[in-house]
Amino acid sequence: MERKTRQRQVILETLRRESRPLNPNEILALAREHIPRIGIATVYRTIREFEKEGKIEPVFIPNKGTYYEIKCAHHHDHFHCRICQKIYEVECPHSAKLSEVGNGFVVEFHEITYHGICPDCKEQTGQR
Amino acid sequence: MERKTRQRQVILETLRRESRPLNPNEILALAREHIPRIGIATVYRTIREFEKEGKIEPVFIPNKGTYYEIKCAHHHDHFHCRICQKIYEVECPHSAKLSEVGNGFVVEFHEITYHGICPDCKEQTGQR
DNA sequence: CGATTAATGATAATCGGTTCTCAATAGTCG
DNA sequence: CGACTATTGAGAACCGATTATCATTAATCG
Repeated sequence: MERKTRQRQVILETLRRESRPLNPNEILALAREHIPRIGIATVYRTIREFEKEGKIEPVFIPNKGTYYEIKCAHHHDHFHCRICQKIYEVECPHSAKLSEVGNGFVVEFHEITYHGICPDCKEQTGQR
Repeated sequence: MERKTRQRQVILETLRRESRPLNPNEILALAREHIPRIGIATVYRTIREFEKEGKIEPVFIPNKGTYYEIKCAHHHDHFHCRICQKIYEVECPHSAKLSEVGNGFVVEFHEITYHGICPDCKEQTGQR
């Protein structure tokens, strides 16, 4: 039967605290701040479990791989910062309009990924 | 100096004829209809070359990998059919509106991937 | 507190995708 | 037509991501 381990607690806390999609390596690095000897296998195992339990869900970023975020009710899109490489959640202002592309295609859902510079990096690099 | 080989001709023809993004395995399979002994290494080599020459460009589909299409001037989006797994080009009706997400994020470009059923599969499966 | 056994950490194995190696093939040009 | 050499095909090698293995650790419960 399922046990409440420090590793699982820390991984879930990390995903909650960051409130942005994290990939397995990011989760590992952040979790190691609290459990230095945690291994990548535990991260993957815990991800699989949380996903099965419906606690988290995958986010597929084009050309970047799979990230995971706390399961969330409302539809939103994602933003990839080309400086720090972090993924952020952003609001989707067009969900209603994006259910049609015409020409006989049946749209069931869509994903939008924005690319650019995040607020933190904009400030730090002086770019605007 | 650069040589005009049958392999290169067939690969470019294939991408032109299909007029949808193809991944290396799809290119290989279609090219083999004309050159049965063509190998996957040649496909990858030719892709790299065509990309360098600006003839084709990559399309990154979330959770599906990298596809390639003939370089095209106007912005468009992509559609992934969950039945036949093909990727199609579709028009982007919102390009102007999608340059802003607010909150200090600087959007440089975006990608939209639609998922659903393509016209061919809709007809064949009787789904509507 | 123990005993039980689920979970972990380290590492090997696997997997798809892509690149490299090298002998054989085939464009190109004189 | 040759000679030259870029290109090819086949398979090995490589790569990052993910999973499996297994001895050790630690959560749970009587």
